[in-house]
Amino acid sequence: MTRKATIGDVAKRAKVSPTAVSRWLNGGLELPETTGERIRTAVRELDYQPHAQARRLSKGKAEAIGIVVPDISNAFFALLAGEAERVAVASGHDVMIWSSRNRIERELACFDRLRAGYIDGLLLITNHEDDGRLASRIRSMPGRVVIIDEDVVGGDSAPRFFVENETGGYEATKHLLAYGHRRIAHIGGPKGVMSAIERAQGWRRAMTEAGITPDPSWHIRTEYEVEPATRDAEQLFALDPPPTAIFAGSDAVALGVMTTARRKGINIPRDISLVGFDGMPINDLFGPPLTSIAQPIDDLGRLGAERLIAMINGEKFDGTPTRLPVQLVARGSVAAPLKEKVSG
Amino acid sequence: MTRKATIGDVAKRAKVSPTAVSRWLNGGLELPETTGERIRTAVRELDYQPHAQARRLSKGKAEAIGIVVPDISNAFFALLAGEAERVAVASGHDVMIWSSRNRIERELACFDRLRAGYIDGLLLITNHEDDGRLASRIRSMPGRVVIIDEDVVGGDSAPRFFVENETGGYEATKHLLAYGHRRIAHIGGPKGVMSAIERAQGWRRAMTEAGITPDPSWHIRTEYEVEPATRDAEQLFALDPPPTAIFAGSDAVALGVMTTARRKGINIPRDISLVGFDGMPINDLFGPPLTSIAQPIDDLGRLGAERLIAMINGEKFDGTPTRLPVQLVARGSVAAPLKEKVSG
DNA sequence: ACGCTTTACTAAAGCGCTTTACAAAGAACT
DNA sequence: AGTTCTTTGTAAAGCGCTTTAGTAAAGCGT
Repeated sequence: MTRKATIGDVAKRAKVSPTAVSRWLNGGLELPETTGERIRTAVRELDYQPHAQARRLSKGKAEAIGIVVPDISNAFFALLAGEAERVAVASGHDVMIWSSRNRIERELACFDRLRAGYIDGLLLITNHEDDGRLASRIRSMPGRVVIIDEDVVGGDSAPRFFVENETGGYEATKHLLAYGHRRIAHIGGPKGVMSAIERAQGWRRAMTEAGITPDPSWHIRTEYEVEPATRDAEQLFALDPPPTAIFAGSDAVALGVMTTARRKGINIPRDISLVGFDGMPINDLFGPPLTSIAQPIDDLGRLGAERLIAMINGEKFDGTPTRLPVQLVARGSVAAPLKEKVSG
Repeated sequence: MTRKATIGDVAKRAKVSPTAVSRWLNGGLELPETTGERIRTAVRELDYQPHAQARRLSKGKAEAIGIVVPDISNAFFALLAGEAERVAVASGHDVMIWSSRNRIERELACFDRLRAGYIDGLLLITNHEDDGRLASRIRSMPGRVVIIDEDVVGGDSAPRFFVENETGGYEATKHLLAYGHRRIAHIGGPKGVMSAIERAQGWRRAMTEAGITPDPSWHIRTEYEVEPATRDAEQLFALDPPPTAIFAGSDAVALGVMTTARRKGINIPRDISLVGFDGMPINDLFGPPLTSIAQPIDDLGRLGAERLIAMINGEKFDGTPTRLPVQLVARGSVAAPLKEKVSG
């Protein structure tokens, strides 16, 4: 196994000093064409590639950022991370994507990597309740963290980008009310998670305005994931009387509802109407296509990454959160409720 | 901005040498409890975290691997990468995930990072035709690259894990034939891509065995993506007579077909039957649920990552490819063809 | 012929860690 | 009492690069 060529090897071959090679390669030194050509040839012949760790150690910069998502195999996060990655790569940064699987230890490990200089900045997407450790890490790394899609209590030293969750919940519920639904349940995100709280508030406000007091059993808090939502849907279907419509706190939750409905032979939207939240492009292909509150996913990813990189480059920002608008995308999962059998 | 604590600061505070700190932290030195306690305290008080680049430079190892996928926002690759990541993280490696967007330059850039020592190994997923550059890089980095889900011509110095593509294509087509279809089209992957070639061979073999000579217009080569497939489906629907069934080379392609069908009011499976390839869990939720050839996605990701890490740790392997079995998962997108109107 | 500027570089330090080689002090053995 | 072994460390080199400070030589004006 031949040793990899170092800058010294190149220098020797080009008959100059390593300094010259380094400075010339990095554009900090003008050299006459003959010398430049010698270096160029040496680099090519030795197939020289600067050693990444050495370069980064020396420069004191990692030229990389990290993106933490709850689960990269969730399409929503994959889309978000994909857009952020595109922006970061375009500005010359390497990107590490980590799945936290909602374990706070895994998230904290990413902060360790930030402190270790392994990355210059962190784009954080988290959707579980923080016990305070996350907030404290965020405060301890000013100018290095951007939070997107969610808020973290006490994380207000970092820029945050998220959407009009309350409005989204309100619009989703209004949409269902407009079709004549009254018993509208909500399967939302976990306790202590800002987006979940706000979306539920929107739902509650729309219900109240319509003169309906939601039964406590109509509000279920769950993970924003498919699997747990299938069980929550079962629980709702078992109610007597069951709800005629469900506002799901995420498209993944809506998928869980659809799975259970299909399994039980419950037809959407004939037997029950469904509205999701996220607005994934793929919603169009489900049976039926899923009506949903669309988040500007690309904008979230792009703005977050841009802000992070600007901060890494020394720009200062305060922690004012940016709220992006949401939009109802009506597809095929909502219909008028079945006429109730008039009892007795 | 206070400077970050270095190993020297810890050493000073604990009244020992940096050597002692380093060796004690890394388990290479037994120390009496009193000294150990002093170091432990110093580390805690200074919130010390070893500098990643320095450590890696010094050790000559990156303790990280890279995963290259065509597009991380494609659910199939996200699943594959997610599983591989899980394995790599469990063995103490950092993971970088890159989207190549099928640009060979982006893939080559990942090889540069490998040569630069930024990562110790590369898990490569590529699904476009190689012009030879990929194969040459693979050869130049023996024991550092594992290829999964696909084959690369000339990449036979690296371990490869992929599936029984020919059998998959054959089974998919047999399934459609069994329902009585005769005009079965195939929208497959791009020219020069091994999996596409093999899946098409399976399709052709099943057709031939059934005594059918596929019309050239029934075979379309495309990207394994949704968007281009929508146009290919249009092309097939415009044929006279149109095919009564389509074998799609990937689930993404099948999604493209479904999109176009929905747009044109063509009902699946009544008007046309459809079989995909990949077996994504989400297929169950489409309208109709998509029949597909399931790949063992988790196994591909896991085996690939395990093999790569074993090689990084010095184990030797030859380039014998490993073929994993596929399985037809029948859902709801296949039915018997409509009775043909008898002309005249 | 002398100083001054420009060109074309180089020497050496330093980034923060690990590792190899070695040493002082005390314990145990002869 | 002298020797050896064990314990408890340390000094210094080195990983491969960048950067700061500086210099030798050539060109130029007078």
